[in-house]
Amino acid sequence: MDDKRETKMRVLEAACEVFAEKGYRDATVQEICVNAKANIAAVNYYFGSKEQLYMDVWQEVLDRFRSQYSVDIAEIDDAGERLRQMIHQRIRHAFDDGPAGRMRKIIHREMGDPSEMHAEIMERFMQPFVMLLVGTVAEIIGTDPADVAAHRCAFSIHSQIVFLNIMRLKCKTHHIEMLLESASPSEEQIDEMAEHVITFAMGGMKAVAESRAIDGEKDPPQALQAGGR
Amino acid sequence: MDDKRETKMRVLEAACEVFAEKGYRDATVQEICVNAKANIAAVNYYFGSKEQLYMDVWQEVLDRFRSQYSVDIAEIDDAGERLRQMIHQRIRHAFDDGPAGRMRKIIHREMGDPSEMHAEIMERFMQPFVMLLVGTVAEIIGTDPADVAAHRCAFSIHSQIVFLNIMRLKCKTHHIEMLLESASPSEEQIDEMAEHVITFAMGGMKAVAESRAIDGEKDPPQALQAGGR
DNA sequence: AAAGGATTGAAATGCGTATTTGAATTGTAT
DNA sequence: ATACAATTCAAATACGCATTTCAATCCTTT
Repeated sequence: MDDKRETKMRVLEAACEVFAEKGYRDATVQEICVNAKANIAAVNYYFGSKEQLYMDVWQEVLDRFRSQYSVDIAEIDDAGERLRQMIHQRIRHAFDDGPAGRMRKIIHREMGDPSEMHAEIMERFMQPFVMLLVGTVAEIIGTDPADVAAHRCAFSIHSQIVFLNIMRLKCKTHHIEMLLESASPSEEQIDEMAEHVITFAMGGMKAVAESRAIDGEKDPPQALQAGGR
Repeated sequence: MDDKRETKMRVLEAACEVFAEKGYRDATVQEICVNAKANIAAVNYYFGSKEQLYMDVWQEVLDRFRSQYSVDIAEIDDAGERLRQMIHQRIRHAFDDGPAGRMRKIIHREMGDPSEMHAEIMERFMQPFVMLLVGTVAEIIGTDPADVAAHRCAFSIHSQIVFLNIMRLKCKTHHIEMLLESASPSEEQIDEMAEHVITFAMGGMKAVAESRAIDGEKDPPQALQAGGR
């Protein structure tokens, strides 16, 4: 039925799934091969080793992600709107449990338990996002992207998104449920959550910009007057 | 030299160290026993198993923590000042790499890689902090602690602190360095970081409170007028 | 249809761990 | 000083897992 050299693909597919669900260390080649309806030797035959398979999975996942999310938010002119879209996208993404969400799962597992490829993965996936974020924030608060204030504000925003992701990954049962209204919120709740992060971020940046203006006796920037929306 | 029934304590001590540094899975009883200058069988002789040892380490660590941090911030009357102190303490803590920092390390490893005890640990350690945070935030933004806005703001603040901790734990080398000015910042930089989080948080809460006031046609609360300090 | 390479299958091997064992030693009570 | 219990020690054992092996199939080419 599932014929011939399809096998390699079936294994890769199953590996994506299992690695995303369990992480590198808890995934066993046994489980991957069962899911792929392939023999246990298939992993080493086609990929050389579990580790190499993991790398190939990353390659696959990165490629798919790139083609899927090339809707360049980076092109948006207005910095506030750009930030808004970034946050919306990332938060929607955080609650995506479908196949597209595997990317999210696997990358945040990496953060919790770095593998060999960790540096490369972060460079290729997280870095672009963070850099765009820093630049956008700098525009909004009216500083140079190299300014420490821009980095700190980016940190404050980025951390909320990453934390949300990590929380959804592990920690089935504890105090986090207190913070998230629901483990599987509705579309509306997700958008509300995104709106909250946006509002909070805009307010935070405004406060930071103002305190800088006082310290340095400069004028606060213009982009913040809108507040949230 | 290190005499008699001290052995059990030496093992427990070494285990605290190694578990904090490597996490449960990467710690080997071999390494623990070498550090404790005890025989490999000591763990099972005194504790029954590696897992039970881990539990006992937690017991130990939780007890020490309780006695050390009972300086009740919860007693502070002014909500703004209380929040300020909470953030300062937690951020200073995040950069503490001395023996007291082991607590931080081990608990954030738990978050990244939950063990059996995870639920209990979170309940005993994180929950009180989160609840205090939610209550304090609610006071500041003028809502009921059960209100979703309070939870969301608490989330926005909590996530920054946790993210900082996790980043300091793993991820030696990547985009995070971009966000944190230095891996081992000076006292001043740490306090600046705390000030930033406070400023950002106050601004964020203010914006959230205002947007609620608009939505619900209520008055924004009073506690926020000070802005940051 | 026969040969030869590619693939599959089940069972063996190897490795890094935690755990157990039983003999040697040390400490303690009489 | 002797017996008995608690502790230490080095060496087995047990286990979960990745990896290897090699014989059995399945394809492709001629």
